[in-house]
Amino acid sequence: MVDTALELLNEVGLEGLTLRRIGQELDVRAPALYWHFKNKRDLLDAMATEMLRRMSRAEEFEALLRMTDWRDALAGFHRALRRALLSYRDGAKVYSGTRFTDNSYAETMQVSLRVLVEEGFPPGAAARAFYTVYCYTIGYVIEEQSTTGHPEQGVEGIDLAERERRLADYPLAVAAGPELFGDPEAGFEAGLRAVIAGVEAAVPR
Amino acid sequence: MVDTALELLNEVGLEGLTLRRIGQELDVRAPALYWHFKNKRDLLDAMATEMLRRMSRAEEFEALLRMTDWRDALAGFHRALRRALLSYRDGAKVYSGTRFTDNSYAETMQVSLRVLVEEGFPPGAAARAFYTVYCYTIGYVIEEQSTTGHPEQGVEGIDLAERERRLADYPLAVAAGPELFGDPEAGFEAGLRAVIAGVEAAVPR
DNA sequence: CGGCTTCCTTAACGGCGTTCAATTTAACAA
DNA sequence: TTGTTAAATTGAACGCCGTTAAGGAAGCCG
Repeated sequence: MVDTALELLNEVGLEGLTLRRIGQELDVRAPALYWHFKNKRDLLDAMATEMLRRMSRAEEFEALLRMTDWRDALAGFHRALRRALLSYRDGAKVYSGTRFTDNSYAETMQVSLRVLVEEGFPPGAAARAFYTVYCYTIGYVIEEQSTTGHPEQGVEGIDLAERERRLADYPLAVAAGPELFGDPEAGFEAGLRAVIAGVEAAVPR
Repeated sequence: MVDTALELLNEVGLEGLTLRRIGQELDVRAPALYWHFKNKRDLLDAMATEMLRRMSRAEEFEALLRMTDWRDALAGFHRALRRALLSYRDGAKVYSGTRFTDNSYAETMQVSLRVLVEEGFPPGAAARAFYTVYCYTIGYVIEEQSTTGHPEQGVEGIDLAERERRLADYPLAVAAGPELFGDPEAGFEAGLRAVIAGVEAAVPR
């Protein structure tokens, strides 16, 4: 049922994800869903939890556990997180700011922090470093998904040429356009490298 | 009217911010709002635009313009952004992923990027550096606001002691608790320092 | 068989964003 | 003062939303 909801999310987006529509997909009336979930908030939380669970089951993620360099592991984790969020329409919006419905996230957190601690981070510093990259990733993907339009639903992407005309008085803002809206993958990587370099400099010795 | 909506946001939160409720505050029926806004999405976009506009009018922000060190200016900008978002209930959720309704944001962007460029950043690198810190800040405040409960509306904050009991099998996750949920201000500052140090290391020479 | 649990149904409630035609209000010209 | 016009608002309605309540069907246990 969470699976169905996640599948449906990709078709209709967060706005279109109603209990009646989910029920329809399951050949069931909307109130039946209340047997399984306290309310819609609960279902969304379960969806977020499942997103992370799936990410941590992917081979892409398993490979991280065998990495010995904490920088690679940290970068790999957040690449995987971004991929996971991007794989659902409005994925970052659904994921961010929800509360996990069980403790499965703690296992993921534990193995991610372990690499840092094994490489000399004090536990608190490891948590801080991890969380800093985590926030960057969440913020990045939220913005990324909100600038990529969904034309079939009337949401346009960003037109760089039109933007340039409109912001002609602000040349630096214009120059930022291609950098920010050009190649999202490259942009994420550039920021990710910087943030990880930053948390390295901040680790207490 | 945007002012009223922003004020109301603090009373009732994003969930409670309905057109009928806004109309009530303005002594007007809900459909009247459609004379001024195409739809609710439009109003929310205008609210986000206004949040940024207010931030860039504050003296706190004016002071940034006279800073000569780009690190101070960048840090100051994002401290101001966080303060601005925190000053509204669900501020980060309302702000993030919306599209500005006019070009007033470009002025703010322009002056923020100028400091970087004057200190030797190529325009593209300046944009990247700025955006990286920006994403961190957005992500941080979204998480911050979603973990601080609103008890009068039935949303509990995080109980660290209960969390510790629940996650007893994951000691590193437990150890992360106080670091992540303890002092949000200090946590933001620590991450901010790290991210800015990181973008400094990434600037092409 | 009868009772218990599990899962689902139908019906309904109040509230939501939005539309539309009709109407009031305000401003200005003759 | 009146008539004209544009700006702003209204009431009524529509379809859809999340959610509640009461009850029914299917399977299992004594």
